[in-house]
Amino acid sequence: MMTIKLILVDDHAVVRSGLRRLLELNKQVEVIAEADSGEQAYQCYGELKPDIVVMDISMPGMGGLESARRIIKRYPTAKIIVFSMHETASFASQAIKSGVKGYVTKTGAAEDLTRAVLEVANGKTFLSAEVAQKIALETLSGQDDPIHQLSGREFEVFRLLAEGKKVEEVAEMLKISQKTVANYYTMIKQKLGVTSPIDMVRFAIRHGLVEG
Amino acid sequence: MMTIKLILVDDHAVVRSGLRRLLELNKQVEVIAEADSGEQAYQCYGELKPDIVVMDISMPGMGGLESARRIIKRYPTAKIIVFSMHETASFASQAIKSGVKGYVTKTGAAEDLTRAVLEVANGKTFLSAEVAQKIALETLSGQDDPIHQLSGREFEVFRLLAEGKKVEEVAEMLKISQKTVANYYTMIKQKLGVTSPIDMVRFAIRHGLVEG
DNA sequence: CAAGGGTCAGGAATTTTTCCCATGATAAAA
DNA sequence: TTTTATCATGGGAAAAATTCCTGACCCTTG
Repeated sequence: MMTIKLILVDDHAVVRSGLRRLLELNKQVEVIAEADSGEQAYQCYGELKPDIVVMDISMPGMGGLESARRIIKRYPTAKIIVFSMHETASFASQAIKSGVKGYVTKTGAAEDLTRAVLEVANGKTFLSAEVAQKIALETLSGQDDPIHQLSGREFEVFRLLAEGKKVEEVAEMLKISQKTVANYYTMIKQKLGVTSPIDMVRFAIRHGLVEG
Repeated sequence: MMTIKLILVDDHAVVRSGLRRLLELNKQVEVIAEADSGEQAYQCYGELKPDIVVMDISMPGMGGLESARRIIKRYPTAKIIVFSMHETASFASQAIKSGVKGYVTKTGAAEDLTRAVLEVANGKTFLSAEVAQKIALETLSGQDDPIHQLSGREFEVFRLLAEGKKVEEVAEMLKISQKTVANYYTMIKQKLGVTSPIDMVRFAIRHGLVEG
């Protein structure tokens, strides 16, 4: 059986070490590189072509989701597992929508991550039990949360704006024009049915996208 | 000994009944009228000149703080006790700054309200233990919370905006021009050191002025 | 391949926000 | 009692943000 080669992306060195140790408990898994930013992860991917990328979703700079999206765009067969502190359905479903193959919460069981790696390496998709349950519940209860109407890009912009980033900053982070961000902004407010930036933040907080 | 005549202001009829019963357990206290809005309270005050006004701070329309401020402006000797769900130092200190004589939290002990009425009728000031403690702590720990730099009016506008009200609505509720509200808005952001409406809401939420 | 959706962005009209200023009112201080 | 300061209130004009419309360029899907 081949070993699974993966790269680890997280901005905290200590966390990376911990994860590496955790993952390498399994002899099939080999961490062939670490990256501390989305940008570096992208570059790394091109050079090493690992089987799996495990990456933290919340990182300074462009952030995990955006970074994942870029890698996938360039290398459509990339298998990315997102490792996140967010246990909300919104986040997970957005991640999956971006083409990510696994979503593991930090609060979940330690073995989840390893299991995710194994499953995803096998061509499957893995979701932490916590979020799977939430998504299932939302679906069953017919909660047609307007947040699901947002496209991937819209969601990204939404998240950053709700975090307190200014239009200008978002534009810079995403390397698109302020004009585009402003246009997304309008779209988002429309889709979400909010009229003021203030309502938008409240919306984001209620949905657990940002902390109060 | 004279009886203490007071009027009760709360938008919920049931709550008013409960409070009335509670207050009238004390034979010195007589509830001579009830009002269900700030506007009505103002009118009522002029007609009856009660010794004390007990009023809920969160009411639709102009709200308790604004209403209290108006009564005090017109009748500077008015003794108003604010009855509030907010246990934050910000709220209490703003209320006191408005000239209110007592601040009682809804979560406090039932006797607090009666005690407040007695104390205030006697020319003293009453603060619920909960908020008194918080204010004391903040003061001691030298937390110079920028919220204290806001003037009474600014605070009121801030609260409404953070609640999701639009500039236009705030203007209408406070019966001042949109222009003035806009100017306050700018001032508030400056004093609070926030640059976007988004940061403003987050600020408000962190300080317990509005719920997440 | 055509159609539809997502991403990106420019232009122009509109609205908001900002900044500066001025008026009373009131309260504190000299 | 003047003076000074602070607050509440808004006008005007410039600057910035938002909206609405439009078009381009991918993709993917039927």
